[in-house]
Amino acid sequence: MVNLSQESQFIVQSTLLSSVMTKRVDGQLSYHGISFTEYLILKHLYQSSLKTMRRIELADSIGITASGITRLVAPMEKIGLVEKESNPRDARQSLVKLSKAGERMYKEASVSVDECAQKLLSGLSASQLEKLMELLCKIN
Amino acid sequence: MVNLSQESQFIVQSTLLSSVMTKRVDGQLSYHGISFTEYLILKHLYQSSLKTMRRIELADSIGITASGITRLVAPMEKIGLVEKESNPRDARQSLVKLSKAGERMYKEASVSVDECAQKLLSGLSASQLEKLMELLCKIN
DNA sequence: GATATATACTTGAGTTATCAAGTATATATC
DNA sequence: GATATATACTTGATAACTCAAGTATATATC
Repeated sequence: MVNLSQESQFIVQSTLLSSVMTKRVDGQLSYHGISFTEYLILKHLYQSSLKTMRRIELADSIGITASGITRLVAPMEKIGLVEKESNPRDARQSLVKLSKAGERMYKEASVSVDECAQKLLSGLSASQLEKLMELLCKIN
Repeated sequence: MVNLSQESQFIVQSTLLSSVMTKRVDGQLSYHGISFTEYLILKHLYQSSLKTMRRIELADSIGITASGITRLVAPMEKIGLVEKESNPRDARQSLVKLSKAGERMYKEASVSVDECAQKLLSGLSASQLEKLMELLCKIN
């Protein structure tokens, strides 16, 4: 017999849960023409001070590699959701800036994400959700 | 200003968390020569009544498609972690059975997963973890 | 008992990431 | 101020999925 620790069970469970949730949200976002990952990019840009971030920062904030960002952001530039900017102080950097269209898209998409999230988490009360978030934040 | 609901924030946060966790576990499991997804296959087979499951069942339990299972299980068969069986009652089915080697692998890998999970969740007390699992199970 | 429909896969093509290696620029050291 | 090293990417090859379509078998209906 193998007895998995509570910790292992949490990892297995939360992995499955997050896979289910992102698939559902992804499905909703497809009506807007973006993926969940692209939504996350828009979100982090929107929340950043100048609506502008470095590619590495962006990569870390959504948990992918710099390489992933390059390939993800290219089509977003092409359809005008973000714009490329350079940093005069550091020629290595290639900044990503949220465009007006990108901001509009973020706001519209957020409505769908919210709606979808409400449904997915309808099994929890407001206080339970708050407790859950609190515990989640304690993990590293 | 966009004010995301607590629900949306949970989805974003838990997605990032689970991506971090699975990457860490995946890294540990690579020493055993398997991926986290392969580990999940072994786990579900081990926990099933006859250490045998249908491919569709397996797919659902780990949150991937039937197609994904086909491609995932093939190399596991090749290295002898699982065996192919047929169901005399239904010729469409192709059952997946955990082999002795697969069971051994599962037990060894579980030690690593547990170790890794402990570290990842060291920020939580036992009772906090219990509460967290309880809330997680309420979702869906 | 033929026909329609549903189920259980498999396969080809495409997507989205990864890693390793390469390029360009910045910084630190002697 | 040349040299080594670190940082910020980009690119080619690869991995791990997905979806849509195909095949084979089972079940339900008339």
